[in-house]
Amino acid sequence: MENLDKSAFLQHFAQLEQPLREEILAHSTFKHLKEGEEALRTGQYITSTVLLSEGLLKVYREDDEGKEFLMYYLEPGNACALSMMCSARDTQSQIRVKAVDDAEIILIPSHLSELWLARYKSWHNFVIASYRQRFEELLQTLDSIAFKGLDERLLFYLKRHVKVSGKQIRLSHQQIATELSSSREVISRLLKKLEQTGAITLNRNYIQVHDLEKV
Amino acid sequence: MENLDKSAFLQHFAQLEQPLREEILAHSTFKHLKEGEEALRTGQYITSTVLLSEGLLKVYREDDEGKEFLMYYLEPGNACALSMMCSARDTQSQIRVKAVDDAEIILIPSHLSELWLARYKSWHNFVIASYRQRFEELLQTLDSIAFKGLDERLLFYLKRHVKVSGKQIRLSHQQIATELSSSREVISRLLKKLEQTGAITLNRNYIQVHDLEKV
DNA sequence: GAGTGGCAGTGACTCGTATTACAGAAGAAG
DNA sequence: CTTCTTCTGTAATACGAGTCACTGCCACTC
Repeated sequence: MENLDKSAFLQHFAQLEQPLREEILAHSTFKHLKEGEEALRTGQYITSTVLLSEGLLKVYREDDEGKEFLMYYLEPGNACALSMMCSARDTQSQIRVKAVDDAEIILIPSHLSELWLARYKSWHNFVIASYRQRFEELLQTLDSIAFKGLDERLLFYLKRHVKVSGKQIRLSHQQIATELSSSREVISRLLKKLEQTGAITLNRNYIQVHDLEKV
Repeated sequence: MENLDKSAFLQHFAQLEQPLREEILAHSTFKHLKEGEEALRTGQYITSTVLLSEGLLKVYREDDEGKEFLMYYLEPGNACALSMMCSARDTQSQIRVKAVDDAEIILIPSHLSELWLARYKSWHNFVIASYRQRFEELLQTLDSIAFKGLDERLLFYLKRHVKVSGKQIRLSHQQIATELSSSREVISRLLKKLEQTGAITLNRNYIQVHDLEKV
């Protein structure tokens, strides 16, 4: 483990007790993920709790026919709540976690994270807080799918993207369509409309966001 | 508190440690909900953790225009995961919990349930398990909304209903439509189709389910 | 500079679902 | 029995979004 990783970890998980952080450093595996690499996939057994210390992960759902949709992003300091649900998941559909940018993750063996729940109050709080946060985000996603038209969902998607990685959105229309489980043509049309309002500017392979709030 | 309530509680929460159950009995409020009554509503502060010892609750989402959709049901022995997320929720849209049948709920003051997390391992496990379970169910709901057509969602809905309250579904088409955030006419048509396959029989104000699996 | 492949724009068409409008049927109330 | 209300069935229509077909555009390679 390099010192760089260590300091990123310490910085983003400052709320954890000192002895706990030492335990984590001592017993976990640090792993580097390249952009596009997969962190974990359900269906396979999950044997570790995953913490994110650097980079950006996206958590998304995929059905049997390969259609997918974005659940939420994980930023440094977050944990993958799913990896804490170590109960063997036997559902048909899949959750995937993929690195959007290069990322640095920390793998904690499940039996330890289980043990720490009782031993370290800050760990316990962290886990509970993670659940809550993810639950909330999932609900928001659910809302937007259930109640909103595609135009609003796109807006929601763009906003979220701006929040985690800035106003230059380096994605093709096709990629956006996939994450919203829609189709390129439709997204193109909606983006065009947004451009006409002046909220964004379209370019090949990236979108320049100006102001999404006023729309 | 009547003895009847007490014994229902003990029966459905047998996995909790004895001393914990005594604390619960000593410090909580038991409350009876009539069919249709509301257990809690977000937006208002949540000051208690809610356990269900008798009856059936439905947890659903409602947007600003009054459209709603069902998230999941809670059965005796379950807890309302949301009521454990005591962090003041400031989101715009609402979650509601309503009694489908007459129900018996137990209100535990938040500060106690917080305290018990550290003190009673069985409580801690219970809380974590609740989160997991609700998360899973929410994901299933999400899946069905995102990937499935209304026909499959209806099927999913009926199956879930059968599981929690038997093969006599005492609901009008309108009620079903609302919970799926669709419209009555559409549901009527789809139900008619199902009847033609022999899976169900339609009656005024209730549906007799025969076999939903073979469809 | 010609060829090639991925990306973006656009129109026509289809499909599922929502909406509107109405009519008949079953109960409830009088 | 009559009236009223609530529930259910059905047909016509409207609309959003997905699909198909095709065109033009940019960037990269040879």
